[in-house]
Amino acid sequence: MHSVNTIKMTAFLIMNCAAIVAFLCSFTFGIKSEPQCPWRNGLACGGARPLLALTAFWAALMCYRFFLRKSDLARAAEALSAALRAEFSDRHNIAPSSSVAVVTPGPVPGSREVAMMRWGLVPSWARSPEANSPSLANARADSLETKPSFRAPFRRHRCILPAGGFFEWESLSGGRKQPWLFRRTDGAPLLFAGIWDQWKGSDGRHIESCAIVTTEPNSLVGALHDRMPVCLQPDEAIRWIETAEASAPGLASLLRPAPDPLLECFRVDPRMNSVRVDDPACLAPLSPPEDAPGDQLPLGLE
DNA sequence: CCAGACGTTGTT
DNA sequence: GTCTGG
DNA sequence: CCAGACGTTGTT
DNA sequence: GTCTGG
Repeated sequence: MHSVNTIKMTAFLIMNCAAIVAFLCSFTFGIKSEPQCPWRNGLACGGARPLLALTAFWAALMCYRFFLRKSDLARAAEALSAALRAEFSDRHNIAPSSSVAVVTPGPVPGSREVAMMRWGLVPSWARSPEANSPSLANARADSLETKPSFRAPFRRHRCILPAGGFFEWESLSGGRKQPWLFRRTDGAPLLFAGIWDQWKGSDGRHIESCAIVTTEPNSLVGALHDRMPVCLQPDEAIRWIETAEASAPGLASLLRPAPDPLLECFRVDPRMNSVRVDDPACLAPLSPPEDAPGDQLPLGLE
């Protein structure tokens, strides 16, 4: 028997049919599932959205992969006056669920230190760390104040995730994925705004985890994706993690897209698409001159 | 009042 | 943890 | 994010 | 297709 798959597929088809019917109804009879969407036209908002939401042929895009070498971390720690209290190894291909270096306030006021945490926020009240699927690797800047998973960490547990740079993917024909590397043009490490939380299991397990705050993309990143990580300057980063809770709302001004000149990008070898590949070649510009740094993105910058 | 559910990301 | 439902 | 796996039975 | 693991 294929009962489970059959049921799932049937449910999928029924839901899609329902969405299509809803779409056609909204088109034909003016029925809308939402009364008002002043900033968009009613068709896209009322009818097309359920259809889109239930149609399984979309591509998802986000900041879900970055790299951090020892040299990047050392420079970041220096820029933030953060103490390095452990050994770190070069990482060229970091994915969610991995352990990552995070800068937080140290025990002495005004001091800062580097800790290791799981990338993928586990709310303190989660039943289990595994209940988090898909993992909360990113936190939208505009959700920090309101979403229960983010609110407490935003108020009390802000942090910085240093990175040498990050990756975004371009979908090519035939389902191929072309990775692009984004990094600072001046060679300095990026400082992602982050939040963290602490989870304690009844069995004594104790997990500190973190998420990267995202915002709208700047022009460069926007050519590939509709979100980008919040990238702070060192003084902003210190303000991000040191600001008192009561002033947290005043931090909103930091959560902006990076200035366009801050970043550059280039294609890298699709070999690094696999998270099992973690070597320096992940960061090398894809062969010949036409793909040298500064090459034009293929998608047009409007 | 308590019990119990709850979170997010993405959406060419 | 916070929020909702009963 | 992408890659890669993905089935079942039994369970005081 | 959907879900998990990294």
